[in-house]
Amino acid sequence: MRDFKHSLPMELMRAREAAMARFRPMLRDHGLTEQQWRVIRALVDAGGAEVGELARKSCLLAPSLTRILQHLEARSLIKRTQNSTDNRRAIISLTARGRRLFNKIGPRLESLYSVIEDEFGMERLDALYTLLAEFYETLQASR
Amino acid sequence: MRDFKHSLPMELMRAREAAMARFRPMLRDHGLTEQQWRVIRALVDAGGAEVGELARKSCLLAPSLTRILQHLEARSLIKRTQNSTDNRRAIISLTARGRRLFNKIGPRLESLYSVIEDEFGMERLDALYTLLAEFYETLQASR
DNA sequence: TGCATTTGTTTAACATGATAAGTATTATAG
DNA sequence: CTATAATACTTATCATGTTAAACAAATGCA
Repeated sequence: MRDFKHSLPMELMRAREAAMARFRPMLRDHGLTEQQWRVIRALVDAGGAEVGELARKSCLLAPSLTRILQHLEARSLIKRTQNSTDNRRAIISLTARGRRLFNKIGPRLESLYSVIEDEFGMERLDALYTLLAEFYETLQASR
Repeated sequence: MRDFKHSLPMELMRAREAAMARFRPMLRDHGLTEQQWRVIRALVDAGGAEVGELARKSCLLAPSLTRILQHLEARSLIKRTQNSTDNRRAIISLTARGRRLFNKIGPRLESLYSVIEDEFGMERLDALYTLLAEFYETLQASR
């Protein structure tokens, strides 16, 4: 059998964890989990989205997102708008407070990201991005 | 700001999830989570290990591993041996039943893995492994 | 129109992730 | 020796991951 150390899911996880270990402390200082941050960032990117759309953009399962939205709503970082013709779909968007939090944290995370770029090098980082995207597409295509 | 889609932790997670989606159903058929499987596989690899060593090998946090070991012990898939000169350290090893389960599942997962190798190609897969290992090393080195 | 089906979201239940605190055992300074 | 610190796990707590089931609104169709 293939060496245990050569398990692709494990390697992907270790790499991800190594990166997240750099970002998580700052998020925690602001009372955010990495998943909550992904939601906030997706909302900035989309400027308001339905729950399902938000789940896809932030790579979260629907039940997780439901709970996260409850937390963020309790902290007045997001709001729901029942504006659609379909009453099942609510539009989620950031509050002013949510945007302020994003504006405070976003740049700091970007600078942490720049450090990684410098350490690992843009060329290899781009190569990694490309391979990861191709890998994902390959595995999705054959479903 | 960098495009939201170009978030390395997200890409790593998506790639990992795409792979795990193929393995998880079979593990579930045998009542195992992916984390429980990692522990079993690490034990096959090491042939008995202390808890801390097992945590490193299976990429699990100590509190998670504690719970997982409780589950696996309740199912008689692992056993603890208090054989060391240090009573804090217990040696964890597979039971005969645990080995049988491994022997049943292991080959099936390997064949699923082979499918991925065929679809994505060994060359690109090796390149991905190399980049992931380098990335991990780079980020660990500067700690 | 009436009703089964589908769709979008939420609940529920159990397992793990992440951090902090607790406990027992061993090592170590004085 | 003995008090103290360090080590190896375990508990505790809250948040998320994963699956299945529940729910309500919308759709399709006889």
